[in-house]
Amino acid sequence: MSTIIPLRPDNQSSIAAQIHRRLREDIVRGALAPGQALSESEISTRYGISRQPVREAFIRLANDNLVSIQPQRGTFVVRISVKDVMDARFVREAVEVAVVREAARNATTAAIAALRELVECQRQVAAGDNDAFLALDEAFHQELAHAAGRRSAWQAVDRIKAQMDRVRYLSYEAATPVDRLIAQHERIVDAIAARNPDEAEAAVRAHLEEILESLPEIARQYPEVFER
Amino acid sequence: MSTIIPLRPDNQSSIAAQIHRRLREDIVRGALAPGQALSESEISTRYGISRQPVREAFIRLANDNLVSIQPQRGTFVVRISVKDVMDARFVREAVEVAVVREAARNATTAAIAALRELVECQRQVAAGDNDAFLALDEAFHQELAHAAGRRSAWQAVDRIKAQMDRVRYLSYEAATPVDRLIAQHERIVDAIAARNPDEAEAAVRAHLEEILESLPEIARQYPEVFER
DNA sequence: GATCGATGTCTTGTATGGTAGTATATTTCG
DNA sequence: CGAAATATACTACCATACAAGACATCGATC
Repeated sequence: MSTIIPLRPDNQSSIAAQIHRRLREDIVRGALAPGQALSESEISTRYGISRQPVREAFIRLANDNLVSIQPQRGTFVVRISVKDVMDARFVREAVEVAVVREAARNATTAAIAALRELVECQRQVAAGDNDAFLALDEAFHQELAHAAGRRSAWQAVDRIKAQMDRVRYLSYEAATPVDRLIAQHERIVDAIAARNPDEAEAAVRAHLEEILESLPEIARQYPEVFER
Repeated sequence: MSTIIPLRPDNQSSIAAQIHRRLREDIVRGALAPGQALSESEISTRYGISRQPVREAFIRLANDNLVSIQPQRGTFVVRISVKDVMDARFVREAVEVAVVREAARNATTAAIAALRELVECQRQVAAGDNDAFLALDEAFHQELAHAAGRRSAWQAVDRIKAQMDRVRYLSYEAATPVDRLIAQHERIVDAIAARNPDEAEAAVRAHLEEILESLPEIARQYPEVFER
């Protein structure tokens, strides 16, 4: 019934890395449902590769708390934990507040221009392409860390951010409207450009607060996707 | 010349998990020197196991940025990057400040008692056993997160904390004296017990600031251990 | 009919062989 | 003698085979 799905020929990165990226995307976007069992052998045959790279991809996914490997039993897409999402937001807020405060002090005019450019791009794709917007959103927050001279600090946030992204992908409707998010991004940039750390902090807190305002509603709407 | 070093019989966790823990410890403590090449086959023969579990351990170590896997070339213990350590401290400070502020508001009396107990233990081992103290230090900071109801938030910090710990293990002499650290711990607990978030924040910032005060000195002292 | 047990079939964990790529030492040629 | 070509000894990567635990199904026994 199912045919072999080929991986794009990519001699640059290993098969394990490619399958890892692929699975991670599928989990975050919800194509692989929480609670679903993943099988090394099933996925390996589906992509026409051996079990080994799949196994290595599982290990990395387990490190990011996206799957749970249960020895001799199976590997499962972890259900979303409301508490974990809120904790992820807590960590992200703490780090990102510190980041924008530094950015407000240290950001170069070039970095600020880059941020404005990203916001402008977000406006142009705002229409319907949610995937493109989320990619730009990711780029925006990464650029914030770059502007603060804390590029590597973003890596720590990026890991836990996946848990928040999963919620976002669950429901476009319940999420904050895109134009509203863009306005919040602009407020952050304005505060940085004005060299006002307090205002930048307030803007970030407001931004991150709103992102998860809809969490309880979504959790009620999709009970089988969440823990317990 | 070298004999086989057996792993402790531990049927609970897999060989891969055991060898991962072991190697991680050895790297953080400096038993495996930065820049040193690690070989799947060499380690596997040394511990009397196959290459497979070693390989999986390498993958997990690479995720924590403790080793660098270079395809078809080798796997190397990454040299310490001053910038990375400072960024790790930056992230840790941001998160831990947020944690103790919440702890000052929410911590139960039981949690506060547990914190005091840990500080007391630290006093008793303070004499000479540095390993024991560092374990208690780890437990203390973890308990802080627990007291704030953000246990899972500590995981994000724990990863990057390894980079800071490597520096600590480099030089006991250059590091802040243990009794001084204990006093700082006590100040944090006191602030939480007094339900004073601002004081708790100040105490944490002072604590983390001092930990890396000696970083430039150590970097000059051990140039081959650091990047570039 | 209920309960206990053997067994078949899943799963992940481990071992091992082969391959391709890289770095280095060696040889060969200009 | 110097430099390019080649042999060699590594490496990580992937595929494959086997082992061992977990679980469901079925059957025998009480």
